[in-house]
Amino acid sequence: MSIREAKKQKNKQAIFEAAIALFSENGYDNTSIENIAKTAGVGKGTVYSYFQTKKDIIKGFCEYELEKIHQELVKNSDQDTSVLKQMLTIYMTEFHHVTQNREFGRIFMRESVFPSDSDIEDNSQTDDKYFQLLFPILEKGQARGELRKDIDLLYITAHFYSLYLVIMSAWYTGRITTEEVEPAMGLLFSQALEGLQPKNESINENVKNNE
Amino acid sequence: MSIREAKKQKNKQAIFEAAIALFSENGYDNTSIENIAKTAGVGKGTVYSYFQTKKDIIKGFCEYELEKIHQELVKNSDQDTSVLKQMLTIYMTEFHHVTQNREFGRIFMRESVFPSDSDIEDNSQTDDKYFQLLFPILEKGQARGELRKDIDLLYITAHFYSLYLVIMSAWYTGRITTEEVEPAMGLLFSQALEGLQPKNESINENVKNNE
DNA sequence: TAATAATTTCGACTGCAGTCAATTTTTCCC
DNA sequence: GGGAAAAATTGACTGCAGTCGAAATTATTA
Repeated sequence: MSIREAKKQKNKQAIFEAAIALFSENGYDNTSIENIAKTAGVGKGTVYSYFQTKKDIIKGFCEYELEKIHQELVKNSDQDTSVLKQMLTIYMTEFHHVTQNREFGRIFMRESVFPSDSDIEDNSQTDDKYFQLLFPILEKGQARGELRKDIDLLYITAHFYSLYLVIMSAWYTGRITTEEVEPAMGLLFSQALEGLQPKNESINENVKNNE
Repeated sequence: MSIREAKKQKNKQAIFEAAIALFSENGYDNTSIENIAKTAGVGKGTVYSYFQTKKDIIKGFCEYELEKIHQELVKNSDQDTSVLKQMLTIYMTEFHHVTQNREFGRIFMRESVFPSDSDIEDNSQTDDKYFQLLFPILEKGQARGELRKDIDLLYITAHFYSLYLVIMSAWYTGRITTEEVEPAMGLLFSQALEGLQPKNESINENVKNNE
């Protein structure tokens, strides 16, 4: 590695660490970029050569953390449990990490769920990692007959993710407490699987359509 | 009305109109509070006596617009159509208004879905208006046998709202285009009604459990 | 090695969100 | 009406995010 690259690596790391430490210590709003720069031992402009905005520092950190979680989950997932349980595990793990730092999570979610037009960059990479985690689980679920085969996996993902979002929103808005998150998520997930309409509603057609 | 109240009313209105006009004209970021104050014919401090932050101006505007839409919808709703169609109408109407000003909608959604801890004020009022709109529809749906009676209306609401959120997110992140919104929402809504698991999965138990 | 080119670092500078103490306007009461 | 209390208005001020051109560092070439 050239001197240049080594320095860049080191600088970025130093900025990251300084930023996370200061944010955790004093909160996002009470930490200035100049603070971060000084702590990291660089100039203010240098911070901006590594991160486009203040929010991007947190975004970068959260993406990194998320990646770690996902890798853990891929390794430790019990592929033979029900889809319901596996999905609950995944999203509760994510939630648990968010609770570790409510403020980081909020900024990250705001930016990734409703990004500015300017930073609609390449989500595809993050998306891919996500699908890499979920698709195998859902495919096996389909194979086991737990999930309908006529719904695209993308859509099934959307259903679970949407309920995760609404729960997170309920938590951030104070409509539910931390303890209520898991039972509420479990209930919503199972309702999504069962459907909102009565089951006997379309038994007749259904029985005909299936062998 | 006293002179004082009249002035307050007039000032607030003037600030609102100036703000919305300038935001629409030049965008949120390119409009300063001093701009707004000057256009409205008041001092900068006065703006802050009516709105706590710059975002609050847009938030107030969106809440007002939303209220109008909801009143319209309550009046014009066809209570005898299917729940699916009515929900689609409601959320597509909301979406349509968001598309009128993408930037306002983004700020509003960011703030209302993932609010700062400081402005978790009284959501209950806005919530109430929402439920006033949705509950009658869902109750009739239950009565007609379109919706399960064993799920709390709050949860049913959560299901539809969550899918609305995920669609909005997909739109803001550029994963789907404006034209794709309606079909995608329709599909997700009907899947939520039918359930993600195969229908014949639990017919036997189900038939037993119902008379 | 020396001279030049490419890249990175830097902090002074700009512009704006939000604050606050001083001032003006309105209300209240005699 | 007049004078005091209450409420609203104001703009100078503070602090910080983000910019930018100049200076320093590293790479390249001869």
